[in-house]
Amino acid sequence: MTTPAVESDLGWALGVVFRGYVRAAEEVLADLPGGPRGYQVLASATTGESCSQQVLAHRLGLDKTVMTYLIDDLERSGLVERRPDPADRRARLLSATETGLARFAETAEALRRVEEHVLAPLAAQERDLLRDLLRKLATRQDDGSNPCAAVDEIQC
Amino acid sequence: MTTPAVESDLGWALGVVFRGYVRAAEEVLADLPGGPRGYQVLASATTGESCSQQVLAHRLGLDKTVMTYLIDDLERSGLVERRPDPADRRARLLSATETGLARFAETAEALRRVEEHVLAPLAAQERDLLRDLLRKLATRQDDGSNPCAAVDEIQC
DNA sequence: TATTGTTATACTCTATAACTATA
DNA sequence: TATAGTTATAGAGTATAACAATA
Repeated sequence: MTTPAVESDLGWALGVVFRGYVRAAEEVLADLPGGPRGYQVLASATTGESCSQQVLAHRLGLDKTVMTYLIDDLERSGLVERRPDPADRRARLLSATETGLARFAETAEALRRVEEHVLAPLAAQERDLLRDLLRKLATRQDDGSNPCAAVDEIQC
Repeated sequence: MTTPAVESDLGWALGVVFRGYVRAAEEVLADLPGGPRGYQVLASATTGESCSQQVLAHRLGLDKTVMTYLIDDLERSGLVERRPDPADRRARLLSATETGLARFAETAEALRRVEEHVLAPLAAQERDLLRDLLRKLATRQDDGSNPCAAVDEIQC
């Protein structure tokens, strides 16, 4: 079989891997409100410093309205809570509850196994390499699509 | 600034990079029917051997109904054409027209520049490495999400 | 009877804009 | 006047199911 032209495409490979990851993650995160995206919100909320919803939305590549729905669901489940920011009472600071912290710990562990499963076709060394390269790229993109640059500017 | 928990997440990094790529690609592919996905269909159609729509849909991670719409648009623009498969007259073989081949050549070149732009934060060596790792992973995923395994089985 | 591709429908998801409250 | 977040609505995108042609 001749290699189809599309297989030399970075976008194609990225899409296949991304979809494969999301599918695998959705299975593990089926009972977590918001699925993979809910998990990312929860993960962000577990960090010591609280984040405004807008900063979070930008970092996770979400619309601010979607962020509202996601947090609504997580809050209803008692995993996170919104508090008004003393410094700017328009903004809400998001933080994980005790329950949320525990839930995050379990879920993070399960997700680590999912990641290993998704990366299984690669050798151990290659897996680490791919992780590093993707993280490096994700945290250094300098165009508008870069969440982290904005995060650094806006402060979190 | 402390690193948020989510930044150590493979899914987060994949998402940021994937969205960054899609956004950049959409700019270049704005006038191509179907955008990035239309491009992948066109790219697949330029390969010598024609593909059935179903095989194609699976490889590109699309629903078969979406594939119908995508090809409709590309065919209306005169870039690809459907012909009945002599071996199975239920199936249609997709191939690029002369115009489609030319259009693909231009677009592929533009897209190569987009890829380099997206990967710009990495060193040249790292860029090649990331491409190889992603391609390797994309062509070796063995669960149901793997388009290529199926392609090999079904034949293309 | 099963499968390819098409069509029509329904549903989900997302973005747009309008609104409240703060600044 | 501008911004954070919310809400309601409209729109795009997606999947579901029914259908025709062929195996």
